[in-house]
Amino acid sequence: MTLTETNSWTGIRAELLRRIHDRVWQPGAQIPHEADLAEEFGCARTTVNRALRDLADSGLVVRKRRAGTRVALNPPQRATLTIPILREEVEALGRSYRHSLLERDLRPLPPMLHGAFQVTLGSDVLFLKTLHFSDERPYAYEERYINLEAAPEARDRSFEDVSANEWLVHNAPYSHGDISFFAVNADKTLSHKLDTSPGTALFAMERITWAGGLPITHVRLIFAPGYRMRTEI
Amino acid sequence: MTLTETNSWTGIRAELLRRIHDRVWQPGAQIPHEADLAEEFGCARTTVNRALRDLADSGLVVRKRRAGTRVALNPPQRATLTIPILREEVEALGRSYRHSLLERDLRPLPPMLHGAFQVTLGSDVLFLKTLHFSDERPYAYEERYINLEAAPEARDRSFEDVSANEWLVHNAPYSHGDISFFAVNADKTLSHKLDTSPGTALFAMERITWAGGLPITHVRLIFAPGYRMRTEI
DNA sequence: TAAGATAATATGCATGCACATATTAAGGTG
DNA sequence: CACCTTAATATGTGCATGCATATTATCTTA
Repeated sequence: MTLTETNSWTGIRAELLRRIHDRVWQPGAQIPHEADLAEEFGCARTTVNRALRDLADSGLVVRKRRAGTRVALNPPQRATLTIPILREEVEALGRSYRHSLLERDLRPLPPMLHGAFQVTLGSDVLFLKTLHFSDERPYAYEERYINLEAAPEARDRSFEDVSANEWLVHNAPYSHGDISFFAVNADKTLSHKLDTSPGTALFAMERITWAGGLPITHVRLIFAPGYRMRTEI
Repeated sequence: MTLTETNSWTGIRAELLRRIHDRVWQPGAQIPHEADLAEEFGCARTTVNRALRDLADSGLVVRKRRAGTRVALNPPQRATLTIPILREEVEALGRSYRHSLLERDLRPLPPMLHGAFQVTLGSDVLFLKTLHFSDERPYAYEERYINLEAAPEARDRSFEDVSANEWLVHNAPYSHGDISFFAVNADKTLSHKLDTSPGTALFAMERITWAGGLPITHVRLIFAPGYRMRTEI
């Protein structure tokens, strides 16, 4: 019956996937127990478990301890997107990368960030404006706040040679973060920086990262016109 | 030394994570072999393997067979984003959902999609325009092409009661797809549909899904102003 | 010395077993 | 009948072991 004779967990996963796609097991329906599947495929329960765990990770089945495994009713469309360092993103396209530091100073955290990005009251944060280039054409504009309590060495860095983007990835690893994506209209200064006309719709990303409970950095990236963030599912 | 005495794989993962974050193991450095770690933690190699595999999945370490495991040099910022059915996204916000089918007809595939979305030459595809509402305010505008060879039952569906979005998720499961996100300026008709002014920057998403080699649907979603797509890392 | 065969090694995976844990079903009691 | 206790059960996890596989190091050999 089964053509994929492989007893590997990937082979079993493939067969389970096929049954889900071909509606052998309807959405919402319960599928056989690990033990039964193990017997059917002639393998150990561990191996079936691995396959089912993987399907559960990707959201295709839902597992509950005593209740068993069932095909997900609304397979959530889950996409993993990789957000590389800008330099690598540009160079991966075969273009040359360069960045230019437009501004760098210490200042109090702006009130609009007080909620999401809580630093010690009264302490200054490092503020940076950077323009990233791809083949000498503007690629993205960045505004960043760095919490000096989380990354004190940043105070002595100029960020002219290595971008803050890259330096932080290597020197202030984060434990978790929030990212959001949205669209903005270019205002006059922004359109000038990104070499476009005012009003142009631009793709933007905002990100806050923490190390434990300590906020590290808040960054807003606005990409030049035509930018697309892609991924596969 | 170690405070997390747990021998669970998650406990071990936590300790490994701590060592990476605290720079006990520098980026690029090789970390001890599974066998050594197993001995140190007093557990089976399988358990260490599980922890390391998980770290490798999230991109924090790089593993190669004979070469060993090393801390990733450029921990790629990987984010998993969940793209729910629009109705569920709206209802999760405590709002009421409604959609309105603006247009529905059979037509040849437009030339600009011939490359990415290859259907049998000369055959028609189902084209739909839908407006999605949240609490009676426009939420997103959708343009969709459905390949009737992949989902023949779609020909007989009106998509007035259940949106194509939802119907396809339940009736034409896909195996893989491409997604991209970008920003567009509202034109006159779009701004009218989304109750905004022309030129407004809008967040947009384009998605193609396949079942095996057969394309199922191509959809372009344009969200009302202010939309943010969020995720955590 | 350079190229190719061979051995060594770290991770990858499968197995059989045991026990933990969450959840549901069944049973008992007032 | 409602409520609580207890048992049953499917998944979750850990362990010891063995073999598979990719990759690197080493040893031949021309």
